[in-house]
Amino acid sequence: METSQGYSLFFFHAYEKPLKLAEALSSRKMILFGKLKLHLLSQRKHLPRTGLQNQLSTSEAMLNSLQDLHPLPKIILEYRQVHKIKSTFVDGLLAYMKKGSISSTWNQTGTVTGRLSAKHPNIQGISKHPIQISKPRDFKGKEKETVTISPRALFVSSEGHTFLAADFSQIELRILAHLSGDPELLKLFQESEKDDVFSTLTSQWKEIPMERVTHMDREQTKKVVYSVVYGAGKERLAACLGVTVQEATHFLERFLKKYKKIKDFSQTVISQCHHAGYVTSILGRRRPLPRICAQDQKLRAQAERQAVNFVVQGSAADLCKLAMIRIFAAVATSPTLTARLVAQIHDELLFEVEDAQVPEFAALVRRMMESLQQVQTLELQLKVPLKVNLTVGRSWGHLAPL
DNA sequence: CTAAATTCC
DNA sequence: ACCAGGAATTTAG
Repeated sequence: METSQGYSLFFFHAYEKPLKLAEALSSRKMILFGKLKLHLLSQRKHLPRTGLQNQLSTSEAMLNSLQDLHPLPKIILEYRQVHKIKSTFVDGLLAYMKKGSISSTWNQTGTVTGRLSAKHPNIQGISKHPIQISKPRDFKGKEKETVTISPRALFVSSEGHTFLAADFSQIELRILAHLSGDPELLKLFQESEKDDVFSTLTSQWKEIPMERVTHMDREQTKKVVYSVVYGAGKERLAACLGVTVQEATHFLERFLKKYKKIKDFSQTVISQCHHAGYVTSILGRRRPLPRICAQDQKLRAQAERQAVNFVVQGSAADLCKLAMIRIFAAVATSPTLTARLVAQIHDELLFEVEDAQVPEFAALVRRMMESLQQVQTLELQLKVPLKVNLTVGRSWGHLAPL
């Protein structure tokens, strides 16, 4: 059939009866590559393809490259964005709602790193930032109407209660500073404890004053730092920064030169993993990585990145879980406090607490979380302080610093 | 770069 | 009508 044009026979074999042509053409690939043959019109030599079946891809990059040829690719991209948002944040949440509230299922043992995960719904994946969607412009109207959805603002505390969120700031970076002992990184946390670290880093290597650092700059820095730490290549970094591969390479060298011991730390973790076959988090949890010995270069490189990632991300997960159970214990034994944990989003704990108890509870949470810098019984003694951010509000989407 | 869940095809 | 795997979306460092 159409195999010569590069798409699979899946749609035909998946059904007992052959599909009618009209049904078959409802597939985007059928339209894009079958009917319109846009891939043949494209100037590019190597079009994006999927992994195993080597089909032509309908990825974002592909559709972008095709959008000058036909209006359809852009429409597909818009449709994807809008539909995803409606189905997960509107229809999806409504489907899980029981008596005006929803309750996720939490899996405490489901991830390789030791983080928690949630499903039905995945409350950890609910968009943080409001999403703007432009309505299809009607032919008469001149104003482009937009509707904004802020999914987290849908969650409101019950009467007489407020949400209190407590999160560790830059927990993984602090753990990395501790484990690597990198002097520059340690300095960043030990002396400038008042400032925001990612803003400081942004102003340092973009060579702009602190007050000119925008939220976008800060978010980009955050992404870049973690990418680089966990072993991103120059191509990935270039794409992330929106610069050329040369510039990205230069940036990478400069970063690893300034924070020299990060590389040493990675190498140590990798060689330990190679000898033992596993890596260990700060509280002694293990992750086996048998592929660290693989002959295949790609598989081995992946295992090496996973090893480094686990030691840091897994250690952060250890501390977050420890914070959680210690706060549980403190609340359980308190004669007065009645706060309850509503959600856990990795390094953030979200509580619901009686309005009158907010100050007392906030103090308790801060004390519990910061005290994890040293825990004698676990022989834990971090070289960096742990910083805790507290925010409060009636709506999850509009929490303000305490 | 590393972790996840969800939705659609 | 369902399954399976993949791609793309979001989240978190």
